[in-house]
Amino acid sequence: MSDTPSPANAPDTPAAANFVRDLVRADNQQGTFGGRVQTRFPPEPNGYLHIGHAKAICVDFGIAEEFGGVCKLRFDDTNPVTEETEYVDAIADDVRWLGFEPGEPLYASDYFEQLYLWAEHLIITGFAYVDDQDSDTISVQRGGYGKPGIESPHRNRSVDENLALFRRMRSGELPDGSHVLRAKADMQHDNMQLRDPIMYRIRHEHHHRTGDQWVLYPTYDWAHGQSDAIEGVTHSLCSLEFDSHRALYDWYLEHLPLPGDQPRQTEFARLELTYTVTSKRKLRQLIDDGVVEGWDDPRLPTLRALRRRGYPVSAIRNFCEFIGVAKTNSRHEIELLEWFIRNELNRTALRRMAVLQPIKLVVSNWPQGHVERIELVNNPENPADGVRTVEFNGEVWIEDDDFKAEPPPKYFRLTPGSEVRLRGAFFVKCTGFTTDADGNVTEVQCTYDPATRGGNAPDGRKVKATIHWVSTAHAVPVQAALYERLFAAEVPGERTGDPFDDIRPNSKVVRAGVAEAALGEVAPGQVVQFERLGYFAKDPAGDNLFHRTVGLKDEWANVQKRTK
RNA sequence: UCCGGGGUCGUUCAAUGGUAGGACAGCGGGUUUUGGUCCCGCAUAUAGGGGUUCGAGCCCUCUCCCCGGAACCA
Repeated sequence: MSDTPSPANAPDTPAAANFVRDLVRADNQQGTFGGRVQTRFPPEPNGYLHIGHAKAICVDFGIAEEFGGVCKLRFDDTNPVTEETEYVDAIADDVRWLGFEPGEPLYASDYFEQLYLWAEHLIITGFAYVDDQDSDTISVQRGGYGKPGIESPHRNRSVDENLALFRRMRSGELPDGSHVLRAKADMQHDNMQLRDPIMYRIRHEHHHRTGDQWVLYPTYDWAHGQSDAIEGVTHSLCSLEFDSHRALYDWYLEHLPLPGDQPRQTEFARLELTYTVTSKRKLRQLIDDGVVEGWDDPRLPTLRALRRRGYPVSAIRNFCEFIGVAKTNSRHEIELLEWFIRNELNRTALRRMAVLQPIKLVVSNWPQGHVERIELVNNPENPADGVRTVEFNGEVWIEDDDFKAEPPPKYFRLTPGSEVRLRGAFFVKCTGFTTDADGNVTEVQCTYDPATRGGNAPDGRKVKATIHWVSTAHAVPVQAALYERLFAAEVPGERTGDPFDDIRPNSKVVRAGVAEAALGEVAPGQVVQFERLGYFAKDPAGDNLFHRTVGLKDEWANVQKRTK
């Protein structure tokens, strides 16, 4: 472990064993990179970061931090048609939100000139050539799995001819798709990546940073390892699908006069979650189709959405540390993430009472006009959070769910004749109820026991339920956005191939409710617990809109499920 | 079809030739002024065959299954 002080948001979960950590430690012991550790987080600026990136960020930055090295944010901006500046700032902002310092971002596009020079070097040393066949032809010549490729008729152009053509490619006089630069590797290789891969393509496109300076753009494979080498990266950590690219990563590096040590690529499994999609394309489609309201819609797994929804950074980081790093393709249950969220919020969130589906409860024997001031603890898990006062005047809103005229089995709450505790106030006993023309309960009548003030009976009698309430005379309005999972299937799209077939209708429901007066003091972005309902984050834009971060564990729901 | 990477409780991560363990989920119980939290307990796993070894989840071998790979995407 590093002996630098932990940042405020550092996980408190003990560092678990994982193979990347072991590998870096072994490198340090053997002096592979002179004890140096440098990693990078290399997103393409073509979308917002999501929970899957959070894991990558935690691994990339975390490993560097742990071994006293550095991790830099580098934008892999080699494809001008998909990338936008809009995302650059947002990505750096999200990294910072996670509690890591990305520093001044780096860009692969800053290395275009060096890359170009190295490409000429490969041409001169006989390891690259210009091909002017079309992409279909090249594709066919590549062969297939178990079938060797055949060499391009242009594979053995002279160095001079290659150089001249390559310079014309750069000059802009040649049209898109007419020529490519290819590595001269091995058309018979079992690994298709080594069958003379494309290094450069011509694109007359405006680049978000280099503008119209280039028409020649490097491919990912040609840019990535070289960028790592230029920056002095030692451990290039990436996801599993690049496994078969590693041979090419190494091939390029071995054929170049590098300024320092040759970086090494190591692959690990990306984070997948049940009931969630993380592909940028699908996320974008959800937005474009209007299924959700934007990149920060709390139903999305984007970091912007999770932030708005009230997910604490520390919980996200604890989760990422806890799940570890492995090479197994896996999909974690979203319940585990939610457990980390609750675990954190249970310790930190202040308790408040809010009623989201109000029905009126009237205490018939309450002294006319009398108001009791009742003290409630802000957080039973943290006495330092102190107390607050709520007022009680014998007429309150209670949750529709907390009264049943005909109780199901094991129902502990209010029913005709039953006695419950109004949190912090009194025991009340149900004496009757009123319904409207459709049979819906509109009002519940009770009597209270004055001896139970504060919620304890001097005679020692117990109640089986405590319910929350809001004084009708002191209520403030609250809007609560309740979110269910966006998808109804653990693996969206598994059934039909299209995740959109598994979209759950009504994944967002907004309720207009009431809350105790103290809710008005909650700051934008702050998360509080609505007692017995869940954790809710006040929308950053203010007003009185709250997003449900996550519900409380609901044993009653399990009971109902079991008795069904 | 060829190459590569994987396969341990329901899920996921450990165990690095020496008692298969944790967490979440589930189930049961206790505490409780949140059917929350907390506490205690229960059940469930080394894909299969052969081999090496005193001893194998781990090493060898064969088989099976899953994932990735033939963009001028990353």
